[in-house]
Amino acid sequence: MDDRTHTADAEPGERVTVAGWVHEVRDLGGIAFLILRDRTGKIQVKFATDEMDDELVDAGTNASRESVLSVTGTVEEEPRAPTGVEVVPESVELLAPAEPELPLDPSGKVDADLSTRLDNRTLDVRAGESKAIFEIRAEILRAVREYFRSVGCTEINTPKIVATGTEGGTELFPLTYFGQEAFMNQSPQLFKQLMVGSGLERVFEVGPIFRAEEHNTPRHLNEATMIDFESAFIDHNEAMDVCEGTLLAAYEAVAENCQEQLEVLGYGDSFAVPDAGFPRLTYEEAIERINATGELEEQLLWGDDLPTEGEKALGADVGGHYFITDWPSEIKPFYIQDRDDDPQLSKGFDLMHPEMELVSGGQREHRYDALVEGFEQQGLDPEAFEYYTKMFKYGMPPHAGWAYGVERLVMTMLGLGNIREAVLFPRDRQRLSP
RNA sequence: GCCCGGGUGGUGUAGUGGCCCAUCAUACGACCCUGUCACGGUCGUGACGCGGGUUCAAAUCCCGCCUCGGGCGCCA
Repeated sequence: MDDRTHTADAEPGERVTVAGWVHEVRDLGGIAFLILRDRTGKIQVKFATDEMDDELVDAGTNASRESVLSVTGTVEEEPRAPTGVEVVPESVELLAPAEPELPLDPSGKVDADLSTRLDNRTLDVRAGESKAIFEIRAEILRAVREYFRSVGCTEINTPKIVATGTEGGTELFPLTYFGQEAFMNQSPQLFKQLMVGSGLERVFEVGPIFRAEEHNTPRHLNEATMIDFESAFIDHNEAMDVCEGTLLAAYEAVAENCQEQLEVLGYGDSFAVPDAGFPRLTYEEAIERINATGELEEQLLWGDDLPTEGEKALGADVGGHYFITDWPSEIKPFYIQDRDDDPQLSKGFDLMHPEMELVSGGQREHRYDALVEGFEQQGLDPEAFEYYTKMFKYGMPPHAGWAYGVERLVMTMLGLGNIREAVLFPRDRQRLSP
């Protein structure tokens, strides 16, 4: 396989070896076509069945769909071939046969249910929409990393096994760590903050988080991927600028570099990069606008968290990405700083897509006394977080940050109906394997 | 966790008490076909989630369980 050529690279006149999966065999009698597929595309292999060696013809035309073949031959220009070229084979080697009955059809002629696809993810990602989704997901992460580097961030990795219980909110997965109680981490939050106090100042992380909530919706996972950002010497408004920049960078990169994949997903030229300058609504304005839509049976009151229905009503009203700022302090975690002019309000924000929340962030409390007080107010024991709080005694700069759910970003960007489409091997309430 | 709707050949489906030893597409097998590109044609193969019940008769109705999807809750 040393001299393997990718199908997209095959030039007329060359002698090549292409290797890939049997996408389809079309046997017309005296002539037969084998469509071979690799990660770069498809190429046609022609068998003149009466003229070629029987063994060669059999090797090509009797291969079952999705078998792995290596074909050596000459590339010829052929206007009648799908890609304008075809391979006239000299030899065909069966590298790995596929059983004739497949658990799903990778060519996409017959749909398969999501659960069938997830049970057979390898086959599902062989071709078509799923492959396009994960290629785009990779491009998003590439563009996001590049954007972070361009604004001076250092990529970090924080522990996923942690000792302290919840920092608030969610249920955690417990585990035993050499006889000690431990948990799968719900978020890099506290660790990334500790690193803005280091000489790194500006950090980001792309990594998994684990939440043990028994939710059962098309937009929640128990293992998700977060893009976390945290920076010293910025406030929540600047954090929102970076947040918007990251999102735009991701959309632009996909628009520019993933035309083929967008085509497969049915976008063609209709893929739109959002306009810069996302509206920034205060929580109070958000509530008023939701109430004004009349979509909710009961009016929201100040202090309520936004119900799913309210988020959707507001999303439809705004019609694009937007921020919600100035959340009530009491529904934001302890590490979010309160507004100086009104301690009832926090410097926390959310970035919303019309369908759902994408990002949560804010300016952090960097003052030791206020931080410890915040723990107590939320009923948490500051002692348990001493590894965190004590570093606020040694020069913790003002800082702000946020975190994206990667799967939600992919899902909303591509209009996917279920978040599981955006993860290779989703972990949800029911699914632990594969 | 609550509510609603599903589970029928390998895959996706039709079928709401007898007309069903179950429809269609695709797949698979055999044969025919020299330019297909979702190739075409002929013939064939293959299924009612599990357990219990009602009935002369159950894919269809009832109960329990398992399982999938949607809405909500929980969740940032």
